Amino acid sequence: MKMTTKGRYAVTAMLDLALHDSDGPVSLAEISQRQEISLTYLEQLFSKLKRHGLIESARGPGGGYRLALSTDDISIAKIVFSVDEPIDVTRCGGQQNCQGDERCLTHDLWMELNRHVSDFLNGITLADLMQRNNV
Amino acid sequence: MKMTTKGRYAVTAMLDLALHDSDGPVSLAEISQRQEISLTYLEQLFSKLKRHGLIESARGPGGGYRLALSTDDISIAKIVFSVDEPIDVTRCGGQQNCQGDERCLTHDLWMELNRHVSDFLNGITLADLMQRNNV
DNA sequence: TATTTACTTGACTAAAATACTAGGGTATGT
DNA sequence: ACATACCCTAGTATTTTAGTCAAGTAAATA
Repeated sequence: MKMTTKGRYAVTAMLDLALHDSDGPVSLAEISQRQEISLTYLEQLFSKLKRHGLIESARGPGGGYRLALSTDDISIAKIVFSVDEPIDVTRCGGQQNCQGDERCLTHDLWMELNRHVSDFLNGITLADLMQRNNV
Repeated sequence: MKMTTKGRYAVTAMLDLALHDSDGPVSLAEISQRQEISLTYLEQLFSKLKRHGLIESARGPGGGYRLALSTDDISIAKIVFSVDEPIDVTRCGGQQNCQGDERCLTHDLWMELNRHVSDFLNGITLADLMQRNNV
């Protein structure tokens, strides 16, 4: 799991989209203005989000993006994974050059941490964030 | 919280140190060989670990590093924080330019995640890792 | 005291990743 | 037609990471 500002931007943008989804397609220009994220950067992010099936697009005037799933089904983890492809946190991809118990041991530790973070982000959905917003 | 290979190297090296601590001071040259980490890179890491009070050093022949605390008192979090200074995961350091509820909301989310990871790494000590090693 | 070992410090650098920007498209509604 | 808004590929500036180099200082031992 990788946590960068890219992932954070993506979550912010998706939350913005969710909050305005009921008004019909939301254009990136709107999101760009509201969230102060560069338009062309948003395009990159939304391209990936679409490829992962989280959103659908409509071209032409009046077009924009809409959520492809219910806000209950869009976890933060899904969003982050879509834009920040996960990479190996361990030195030895599989097992190969783990030489000495120490390395394999810390290996397990990082794997555990990874799962921990994933679980946490999997347990929070856009719907959750929206609800917190209203309280 | 930042998770890089630097932090992982530090944990591996500290675990190596812990496992050989009973034999008297451990030189970086030994750790470098056993763990295949560049000596000069280890010097950087151990300089920070010392500054944070996790280890103590002895110069001269037969010198090296020793743990300054019991393995029960050295959490993984302490090690990682020593070499990878934490940075703001949020856009607005404190509160200032949080404009719109969305931003503050994701802000809270990242703070929560941060605390989560910290708690996890705080809950695991070198002693724990050593024990797992023996099982 | 000479010598060797090993820590100490700071500046420097190559490579990778990140966070963008530029500049073309292509589909679609009016 | 024409404007809107998505789509896509490159490129690039900046930052971070990982690691090197060089010139020390302190301490033990012969």
